[in-house]
Amino acid sequence: MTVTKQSHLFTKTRREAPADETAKNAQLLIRGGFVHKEMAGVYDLLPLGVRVLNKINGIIREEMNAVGGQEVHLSALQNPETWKTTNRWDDEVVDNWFKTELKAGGMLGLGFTHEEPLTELMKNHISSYRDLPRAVYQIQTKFRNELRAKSGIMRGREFLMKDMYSFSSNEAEHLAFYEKAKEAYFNVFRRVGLGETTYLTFASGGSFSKFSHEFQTVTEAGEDTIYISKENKIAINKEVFTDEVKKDLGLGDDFIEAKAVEVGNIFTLATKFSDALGLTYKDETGEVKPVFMGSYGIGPTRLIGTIVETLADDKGIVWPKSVAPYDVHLVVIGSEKPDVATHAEKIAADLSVQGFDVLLDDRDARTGEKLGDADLIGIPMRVVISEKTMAEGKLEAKARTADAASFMTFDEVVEALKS
RNA sequence: CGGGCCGUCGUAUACCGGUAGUACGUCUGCUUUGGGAGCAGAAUGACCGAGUUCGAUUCUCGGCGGCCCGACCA
Repeated sequence: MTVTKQSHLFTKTRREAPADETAKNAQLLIRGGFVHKEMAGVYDLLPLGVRVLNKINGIIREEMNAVGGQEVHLSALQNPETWKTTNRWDDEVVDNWFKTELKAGGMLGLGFTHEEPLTELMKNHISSYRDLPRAVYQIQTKFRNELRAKSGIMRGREFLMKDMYSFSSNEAEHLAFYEKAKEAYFNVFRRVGLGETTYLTFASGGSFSKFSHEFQTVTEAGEDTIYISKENKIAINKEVFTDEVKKDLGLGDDFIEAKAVEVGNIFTLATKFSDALGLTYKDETGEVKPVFMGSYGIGPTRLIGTIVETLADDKGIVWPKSVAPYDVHLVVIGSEKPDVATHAEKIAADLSVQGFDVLLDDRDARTGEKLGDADLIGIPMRVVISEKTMAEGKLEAKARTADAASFMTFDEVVEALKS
C-alpha cells in the first residue's frame, strides 16, 4: 500500500476553526485539511477528504454490487424536455433546480436526482420480462438550489449522492429486491461505523406506498426528529408520528425522541416514472406492462459529515478503520536526526509491505504540534518513532481512542492493525 | 422565502470623519525538539458601489456575502 509523507502533503492543519463555520463537522474537516469551503453549501474535497470519500464509496459499491447493482455515471446536465414529461421542470413544482442557459439557445438543468433520465435511458434496454429485474446505480454530483445551506457539509448545494434505481416486473419482484436493498443499506451504515446509531425510520411514502424508509443517524446536528421505539430498534419520523402509524407498525407507546440526520432513503416509485415516460415490457403472454420501480439514495459526503459529528471527541476527528484516510499515522519525533528519520522510513516501508496505508509525519515540527495534528486528523492508530522508542527497540503505539500509548514490537503493531 | 445577527490581515479584536494598531496564527533565518518553544525579521486587512464631506474604514442608502432560527428538504 502507500506511504504519504506529511511534509509532502500540500494541505496544512489549522489551529483555529474558521469563524464562519459553527458546524462541528465542517470545523474539524477544515482544520484537519479534509475539505475547503468554497462558499456557503459548497465544499471542495482535499487529498485527505478524497481518501475518506473513496473508502466510503468503495464500501457502497461493494454493497450495491452485492445486490446486483450495475454502476453507471449519468450526466449532471439535464434536458428540460425529459423533465417536462413528468411535470418536474417547472419551478412552481420543483423549487430547487439550478437552471442555466445554453449559448446555442434553450435551457439546461443541473440534476438534483435522476429518475427521469435513467428511466428514459432504460427504455433502450428493457423490453421483455426477461430483461427484469435490474438495478442501476451511480455515485454522482447532485445540485440542489437550497434556500438555506447549513450544517457544514451535511446539507450543501452541491453534494455527492449514490442513487440506485430498481426496475422490476411487478410489485412482488420489486419488494423482494427492496428488502435486499434495505439489508445492503444496513451493511453500509454498519461498515462505515454508524451501525449503532442508525435507525430504520418510517417516513411518508409518497403516492404509491404507505411508507418510505429512511436511515436516520442520531446526532444533535441532524435536521430531523425521529421517535425510536424501545421495543425493536426502529423509528418513526416526526412527520408521520401518529397513533394510526404506531398502530400500523404494531408499536406501543414507548419511544425516545431524538434528533437525527437522514443518511439514506429508500422508497417505492411503483410505475410513476415508467408510466409517464413509457418504460414498459412484455410479459410472458405478450401483454405490455409498465416497469415497477424503486429508488435508493445515500449521500457519501453527508456520511463523512455524519461520521465526524457522531464519533469526534474534543481533540478531533475519530475515523473508523473502514473509512480512515490511512491505516496508521507514523509520527516521527526527532525527525531532524538522520538515524531516526531513516528508521522511520524503514518502518513506514515495512508497514506498507504489510498492506497498510501510512501517513508519515516527517515534518520538522514540535512534538505537541505533531501529536495534536494526529489527534485532529483522527487516523485510528498512531505509532510514534523517536530516539526513545529506538532505544527500547520497539514502537510506541496508541489507538486514537485509547488513553495511553504502549510499547510494541513491529509484529505486535501489525497484529493490532489487523484486528 | 419570512425573521434575526453580522461583514476591519487567516483568527480574535482595537481605534478613528484625517488611509489602521495589537495578539495569536502564517512566512524566512538561527537556536530548539516527547503535547503547539525562544530570538530576530517579514508578509497579509477596511466586501462592493453610490451618496454626504475638503476628506469615508468610520455617517447614509443600495447591492453582495456569511452565520443562526423558522419554512423547505422528491
